[in-house]
Amino acid sequence: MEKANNISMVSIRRLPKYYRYLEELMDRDVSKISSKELGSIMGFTASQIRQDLNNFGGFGQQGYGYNVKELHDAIGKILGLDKEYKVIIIGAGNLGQALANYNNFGKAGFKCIAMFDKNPKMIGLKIRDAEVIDSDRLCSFLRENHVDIAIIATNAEAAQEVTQNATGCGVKTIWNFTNTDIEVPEDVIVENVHLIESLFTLSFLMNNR
Amino acid sequence: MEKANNISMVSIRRLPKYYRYLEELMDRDVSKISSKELGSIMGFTASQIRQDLNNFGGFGQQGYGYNVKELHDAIGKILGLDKEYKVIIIGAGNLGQALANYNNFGKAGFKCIAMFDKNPKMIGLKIRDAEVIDSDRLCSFLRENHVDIAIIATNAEAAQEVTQNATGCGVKTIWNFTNTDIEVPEDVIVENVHLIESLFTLSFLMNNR
DNA sequence: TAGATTGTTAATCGATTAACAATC
DNA sequence: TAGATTGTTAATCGATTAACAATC
Repeated sequence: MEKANNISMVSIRRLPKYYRYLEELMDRDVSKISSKELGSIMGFTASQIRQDLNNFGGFGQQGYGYNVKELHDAIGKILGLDKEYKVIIIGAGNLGQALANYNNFGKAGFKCIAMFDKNPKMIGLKIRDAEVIDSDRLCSFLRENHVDIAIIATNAEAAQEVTQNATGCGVKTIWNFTNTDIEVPEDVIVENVHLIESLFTLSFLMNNR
Repeated sequence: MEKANNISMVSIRRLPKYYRYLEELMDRDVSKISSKELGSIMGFTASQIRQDLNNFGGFGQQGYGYNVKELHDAIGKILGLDKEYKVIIIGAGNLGQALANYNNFGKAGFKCIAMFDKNPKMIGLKIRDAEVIDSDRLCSFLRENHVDIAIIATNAEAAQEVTQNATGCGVKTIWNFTNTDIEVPEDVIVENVHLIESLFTLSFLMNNR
């Protein structure tokens, strides 16, 4: 994936959606599909699908279309879903616990190995394979365990501080669920899930129907 | 907001972010700000900010900039945040419960008044003001109570069925947290939060750093 | 008034769609 | 081979940035 650098983010963000629809086609035992058919299912133009896929390689065959399983697996590999990842969750409140419990992430290879919270009442609580550990021990944990992704699920006020702790002790990838933007060193990747922005967008749309 | 129809979605989706940053400025007692300053804080160009805001009205004053509180309140109104909304959550699993517990939504005026689940063990459970009700009673509940938004937090398999139940009984606005796209009548608005797509995008980015 | 900054038009850039030669 | 559909180039569309007259 050396050439991945000049691929647009809009195109990258569509990849998981392709992956999801291809999975569904596999479940329905569909073995081949054309860009036209896939487009009509997903609501894209055939042209866009071919452009998107050709950012990552030539997966199709002229006159035939795309082999569903082959394309699915190729996209999975491009997304890095052929590997396993160790994940920690910082903030063991309702949302943190829900994420730890959410089976789909584990099935996709993202394993939560620990949670962190500063609330003494929480410490020791176990959710699936992950135990809640005192936030003070975050750094020592990171030194002793390989961690691929840190999920920030604290309140907005604590977000920047825990982010600094985590990145300072080696975390390079963050999935941010707090209602704020966090500042990170430039070699750290952040993906934001700003639920409140999604809700407010919905609110706008329902008021301007 | 009669003219809201031809405003681009990318611009609409930035509104909640403006609102968030303006709130922060208010908290820091900043009373005025120029598009240039706001841009440097938010990582936008001044030009884009002025273009975005002028989609919705002329909120600024030449030679001065924007009054923070005025602009904040105006955007809040545009987003519909000056009203209260009654919300139900369908699916009272971990995620549904976490959303019901999530204080920020309530503070912004989105009140969860009931949850629905088909698991008998869940029924009667109370989270804040919302009780878990048998899914079979969804339609009768909707007939007897005004509901603005239904959050779908079931598993992907149940998503389409509960969506049909909800829209069939009058729901016009859906916030979809399931790992699938749902089909709705064309007068129904859906906002998707596809967590797995966000995670897979992050996975791609960390593998193509 | 002079300086600052908006609102808005024009220019540029990027993303999507259309077209078509290549080829299975 | 003929038909179908890709990969890719060209054309269009939309979003962002730049520029500047209007004006507080």
